[in-house]
Amino acid sequence: MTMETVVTSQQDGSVNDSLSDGEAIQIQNESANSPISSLTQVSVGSSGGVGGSPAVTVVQLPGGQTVQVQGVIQAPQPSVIQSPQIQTVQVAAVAESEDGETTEAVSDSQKRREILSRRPSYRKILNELSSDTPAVPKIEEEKSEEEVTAASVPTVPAPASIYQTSTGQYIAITQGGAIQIASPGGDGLQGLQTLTMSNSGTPQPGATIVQYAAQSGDGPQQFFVPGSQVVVQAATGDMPAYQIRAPTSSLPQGVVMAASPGSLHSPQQHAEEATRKREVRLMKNREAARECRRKKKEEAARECRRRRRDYVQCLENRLTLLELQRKKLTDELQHLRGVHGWASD
DNA sequence: GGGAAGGACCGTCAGTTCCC
DNA sequence: GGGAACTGACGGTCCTTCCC
Repeated sequence: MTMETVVTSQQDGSVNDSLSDGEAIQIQNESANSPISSLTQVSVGSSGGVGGSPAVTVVQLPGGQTVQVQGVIQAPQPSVIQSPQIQTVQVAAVAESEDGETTEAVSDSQKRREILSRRPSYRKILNELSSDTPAVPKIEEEKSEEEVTAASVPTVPAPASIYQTSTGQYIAITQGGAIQIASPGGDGLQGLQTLTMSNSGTPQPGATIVQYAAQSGDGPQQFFVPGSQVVVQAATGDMPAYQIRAPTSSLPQGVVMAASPGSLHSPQQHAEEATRKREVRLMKNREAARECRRKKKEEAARECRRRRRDYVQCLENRLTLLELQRKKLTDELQHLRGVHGWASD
């Protein structure tokens, strides 16, 4: 007398990889006195994978029970098991997206400015500034943390950002919040002006009034600060007042620095204007690239999490299916033992 | 310790897409 | 049609790890 259980499925236990929609798995028990003593048929329906994602197979078991089965072996794609480095990135991304916290974003721009100030290109501009104006500190080469801490009582705060006004002036905003303005001269930068904020320390929503001591004959000026998008305007008089504020709707992004065409007279000014426009374009493209990479990274992290979820779900489904099979076989064995009087081991 | 290798990040350019 | 935004590609820099 023979007993055979035929399970039509893939060797690795996955079902949807081997069966197409509409196919069936038969768990068939044969015995001599009852050729088909029990026939368990499970129907297979596929939800269909889209875009290479693994299809989920719904297996209907007798008694109305349904089991979702997903192939463990999926289409060629990066492994679910990641290197520790990538997992670290994932965890960070999860914390960012799931918590919805903005604290990282708040400190991000500050950090970015600090990092930017260490970059050679920015350092070069600043050092150019400082070559003719000793009041502007040179940005030193990278120091160790101990050195930075030891020298962290600066008499002049290190600039965090440098911008160029619509009239070609350089404006450096130090990390302490002070603003310094220098005009480019024929042989370098001239006329450094240090601004102090009248309401520094107690930032108010809206505007920050900035005054600088040096006399200036220039008319109203504007300059554009990326990220926070700050506008500074000079008032007339002996003590011009600069205002730092958020851009208004009447001052759309991208035109803040635009000088009126009528103010351009010489080819040199045209060249300066072209340079300025190029700087603005590069700056915007820089920001766009940064944003693009951030989105791409976020998307990759999301996809990674999704794959991990799918993989765990797939394993759970397989476990359910195998447990059901085991239970059925155990019941079958008990039944046969009872019928034939076999002793259990 | 120091050089090589590899990865992460960035800025820039150029091409494409989107929108007015 | 033209400007703005987006994105892939490329090269550079910095950092870490590994090997000698």
